[in-house]
Amino acid sequence: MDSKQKARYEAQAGIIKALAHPSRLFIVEELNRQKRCVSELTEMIGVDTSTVSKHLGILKNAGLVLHEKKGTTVYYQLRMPCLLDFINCVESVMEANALGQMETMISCKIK
Amino acid sequence: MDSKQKARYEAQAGIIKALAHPSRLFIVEELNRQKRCVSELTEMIGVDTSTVSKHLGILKNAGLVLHEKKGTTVYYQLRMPCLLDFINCVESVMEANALGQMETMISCKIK
DNA sequence: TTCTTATTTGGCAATATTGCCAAATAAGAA
DNA sequence: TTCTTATTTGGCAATATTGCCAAATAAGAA
Repeated sequence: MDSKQKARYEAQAGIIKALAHPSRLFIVEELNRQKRCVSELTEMIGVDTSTVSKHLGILKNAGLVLHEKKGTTVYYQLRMPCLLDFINCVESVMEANALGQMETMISCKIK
Repeated sequence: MDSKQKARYEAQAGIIKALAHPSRLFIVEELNRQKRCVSELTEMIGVDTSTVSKHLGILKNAGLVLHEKKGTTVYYQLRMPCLLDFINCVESVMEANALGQMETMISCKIK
């Protein structure tokens, strides 16, 4: 793997890492529904405001969300709606995993 | 967020975390092209065999790859091809980021 | 059986991520 | 100006991830 390729995979991994957290996935899904400010998201998630702010910072830094300020309130929105197709794919992995486990269980019972 | 929802986001994040590493992204793309054994991937990536084996273990554990043994060699393959659509989405985020930076630069020059 | 080759596992140090608290900043209201 | 409300930043301890080396395991060959 040459260094250009390596840099590309590192950049991709950076973006994916930004998604790889339960609260941030929740934020992405919620922001797909509508714009939300930090305190709204904080209440929904149920962790410290500073923690939510940092999660939003990570998403912003990865280029996944946009923000706009209205008074003291900051509204965030999803930048790339294609992210949801991706989450659907993750869901199908989860389904396939569950099915696989089911099959294993059943074939054990039969034997 | 109730505990069921929370569990779902944690499961999703678990799968995404499995993808969130440069070497593992390379592996996923390469396995989409063809089945590969550990030593082939090791040579392509250029890290210790044990490291590659652990990366494959992480992907296997997340249900992203399947494996079959032939003699002493273990061949891995991609389980969910939809993962590539997802990587395409990540690429479009990267493009959008690059475009955004370009715009910022240009608008600075104009002013 | 022993030898070889492929892979996995255990253990560890180096590094990265997380989530809290406290403090700083920002902007409108009084 | 001070007060309040919303958000971000700094710092830190707890936890998770990474990648190496060494050792273990697995299976065919001699």
